[in-house]
Amino acid sequence: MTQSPSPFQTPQQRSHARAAKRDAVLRAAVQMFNERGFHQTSLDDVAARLGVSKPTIYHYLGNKDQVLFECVTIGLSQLLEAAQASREAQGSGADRLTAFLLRYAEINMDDFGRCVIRTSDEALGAESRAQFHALKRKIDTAMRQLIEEGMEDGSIAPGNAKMLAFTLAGALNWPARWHDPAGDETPAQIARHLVQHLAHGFLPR
Amino acid sequence: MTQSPSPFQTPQQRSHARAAKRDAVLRAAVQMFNERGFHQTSLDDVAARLGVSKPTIYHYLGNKDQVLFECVTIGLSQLLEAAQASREAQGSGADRLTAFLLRYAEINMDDFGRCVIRTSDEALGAESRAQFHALKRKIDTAMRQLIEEGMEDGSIAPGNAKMLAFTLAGALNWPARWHDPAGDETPAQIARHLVQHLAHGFLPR
DNA sequence: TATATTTTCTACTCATTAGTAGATTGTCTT
DNA sequence: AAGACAATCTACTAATGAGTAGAAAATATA
Repeated sequence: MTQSPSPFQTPQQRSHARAAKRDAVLRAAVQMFNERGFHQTSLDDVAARLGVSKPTIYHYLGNKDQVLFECVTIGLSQLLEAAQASREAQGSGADRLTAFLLRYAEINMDDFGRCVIRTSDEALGAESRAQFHALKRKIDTAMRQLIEEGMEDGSIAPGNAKMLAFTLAGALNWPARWHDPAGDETPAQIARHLVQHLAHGFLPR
Repeated sequence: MTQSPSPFQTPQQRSHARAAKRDAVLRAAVQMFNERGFHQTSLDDVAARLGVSKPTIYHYLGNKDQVLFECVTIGLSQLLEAAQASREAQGSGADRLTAFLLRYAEINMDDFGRCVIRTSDEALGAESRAQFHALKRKIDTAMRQLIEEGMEDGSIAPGNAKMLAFTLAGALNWPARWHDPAGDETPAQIARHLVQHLAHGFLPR
């Protein structure tokens, strides 16, 4: 697989290495934000974890706001991708919604997804916040469309799609706050439980 | 009702006035924390909104951590009271759980309840955080007990009480993030919608 | 080989804000 | 009336942490 290990890099290798370093910064940052909170994490802290100095971070990213914004954007892209996939999938509305919800819940227990949920708008600067909102709205819209399609084909109980979307999103966002990645339940198991309860309700059938 | 309007206050009146001022500080603080976020709100800001200076706040409360801690404690007490009331109420487990959930959701759309949800542990100092956790655990325990009682009397579908509690709490906490007090839907209406969906699930019956 | 570019560092600046010192004024208590 | 106490102010201190200037080393290009 590996070529002759020349110390001289091709332009592709160099730009790849650069991207990898940028990613490493974001990965380290998002983990620390999730652990200790955005405001409790200085860029000096992040740099220290990577064994570099703060200006190195500024070499790859413009400022702290941008670091956070990139992190949430990665998380939101994952969610959007999942929404897209479910919109295009086969099956009844309920089936497609369920598949989406499972994936949605799992992403919210992952590094970048957790950051999306734990980040409140006020932490971001004005422009970042606007884009953050726009992306979140897209995901909400996609979820509502899945719900409405399910209501139309009769696989989802008729009702208020907007309120149902908030109910589902809230329940599936919450693990970002309480789930311990080191715990014994896997994200997939938790996701199944939550979706199960949301699908069937707590009243006996 | 009002006595002769003497400018001289009784000791009761004085300590009452003091408590009222302390409450006013907390009320102003919690609203600003909810609007702009804890870290984006300085005690100078809070003082300015009240038309006083920062040392006045320190005259009533020890430090910023304590201000936040008092705010979340008020919210958590309201939740705890609601839990207590439902534990002692009449009716099936499902009825009592439903009543609790409605109240729980409404509190989370109120000033202090919103603050409870929006406050992440990392914002609090070590001791405050421990007490914060302890109180939240109490509420979680109460919710699980209601669920288990309902499962025992058959009014709630059998299943994993812990996961159900997380599902319910998540869905009902979330409005603290999106609900606009100036919007047209009242908290009571929203609460009813959410609980409706949680009780029945999204699959048709 | 000379020059430009990239990566990284050390050592700053500067703004914000939590928290305090100490004075001031008014109000009780004795 | 004298001394204590409460409430509030102005004017500080001190720490934190975002962001930058400018040098140094390595690497690439001409």
